Amino acid sequence: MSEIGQVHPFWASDVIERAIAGLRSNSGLSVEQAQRLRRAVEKPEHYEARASISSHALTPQLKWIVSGWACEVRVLSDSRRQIFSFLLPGDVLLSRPARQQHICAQVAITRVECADVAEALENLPEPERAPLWDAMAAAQAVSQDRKYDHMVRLGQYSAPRRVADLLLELHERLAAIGLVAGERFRLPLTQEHLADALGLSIVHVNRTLRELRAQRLLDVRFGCVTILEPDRLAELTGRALA
Amino acid sequence: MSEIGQVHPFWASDVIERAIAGLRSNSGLSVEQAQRLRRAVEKPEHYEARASISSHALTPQLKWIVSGWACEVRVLSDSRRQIFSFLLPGDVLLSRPARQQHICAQVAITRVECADVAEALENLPEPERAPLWDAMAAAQAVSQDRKYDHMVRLGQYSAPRRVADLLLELHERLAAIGLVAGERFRLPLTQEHLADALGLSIVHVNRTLRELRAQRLLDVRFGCVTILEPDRLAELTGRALA
DNA sequence: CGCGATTTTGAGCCATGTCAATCGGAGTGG
DNA sequence: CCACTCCGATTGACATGGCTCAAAATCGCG
Repeated sequence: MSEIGQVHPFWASDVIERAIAGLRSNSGLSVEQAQRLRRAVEKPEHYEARASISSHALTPQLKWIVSGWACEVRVLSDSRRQIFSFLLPGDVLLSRPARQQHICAQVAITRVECADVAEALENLPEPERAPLWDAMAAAQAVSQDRKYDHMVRLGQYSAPRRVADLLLELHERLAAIGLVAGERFRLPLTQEHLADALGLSIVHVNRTLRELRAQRLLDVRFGCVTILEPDRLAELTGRALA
Repeated sequence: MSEIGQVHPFWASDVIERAIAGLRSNSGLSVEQAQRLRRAVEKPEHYEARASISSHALTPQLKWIVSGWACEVRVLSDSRRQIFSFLLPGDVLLSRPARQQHICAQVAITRVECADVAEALENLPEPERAPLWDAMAAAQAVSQDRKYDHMVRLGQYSAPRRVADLLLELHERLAAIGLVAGERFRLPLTQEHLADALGLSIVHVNRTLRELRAQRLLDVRFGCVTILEPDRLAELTGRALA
């Protein structure tokens, strides 16, 4: 049941369904409205890994990730990076025409499919728009809330807790869209990504992962995370597990 | 020109004008609409220091700080705290009916006057509402953007840079509402507040302040901050000074 | 097979945390 | 006016978590 071969890939044919599931888990989107959305975003945009997603258009952009991973990141002048959040299928990618360009960039981590929702909304009949817009706003609000959690990680937690807590957040989010199989999920991040997100050095992320593995709490290897001891992890992170 | 007696107090009779100035500097609020707002908030609510401001009403709350300081904070189970942001006159205090109660609390640091804008908006004639709402939304957006800066502080900066950068942000915000006199401003925060915001221990905040003072960069004493060397501070923090 | 990217490991250092004590000012009651 | 208390600021001694530098091992890929 937990062979590596059993792990769901992070790209699959039913990605849109997963993204919709993600959206619905955060909002009151009805089945009919989901069906609308399904049709509205039939031709998603594609971005290659490392490509920047935010366009510099003057109008606000509203996109919706259908498959793949992206992140919000700022690159500092000394080339250090801070990753603010990871964006998964079903997440909303909102970019205001930044008053300053440098607040954060949105960058694809894997290949990403996303739908231009602003455009899709325009093509919808008026009464259909509001609920979809609400669903997007709700998804965005959840994403904002997660940033508070991330600030707590950065400001208050030790390295092992930071790493474990972030991985559990990702576990929870991926589970909601059906991308967890047998307490195991794909993690298309390098240790550098984790370091940039968690405010740790790459070397220390590596040691911390080794430590977590040695304690048989979780195992991160081969782009794959296995939750070994949900209970002890919940204790370490103070985070309730599903 | 820089006697302690010359420093503007953080409470004064023209606080509403300052708050409106802060709001106008971030949005296209017209003079007439500002006048509307002025009248709409003539009877502000009062909160004592340490009082919680967010009410647990089921409807979203939209308040607007007229005078005093507040903060967004989360208290962890081990009684550590993370302060997410400081809220100053002219800032918006938005609380959604949190799906989880624990995302963050909004707490007065000094005595705070604030206006219930949601209520005020209802009493306004329709055509007046939209611009005011937009102004509130713009203020909220600026506040969100600052949280990205704060995440960078927490994740990437050394203690001296964290402290200096935060104090410069406050300097900039206070200057915008006329609460800076001669590169000096009132700071109604204890070192514990700074520690909780910056993810440092109280002791280390104290040492860091001493270090910044020894280097004649800035001086924090008696609830009062003096910017001594704007240029070298700009160099340390990578933050442009007004 | 060779090369760049990533992971892993070791050694040593330094920034920051912890613990504990002291100090000073502001209030408060006698 | 003094003694007491409380809270915040300050300092010292010491421990340690996380960083840096450097090198090796491993992986993925052409």
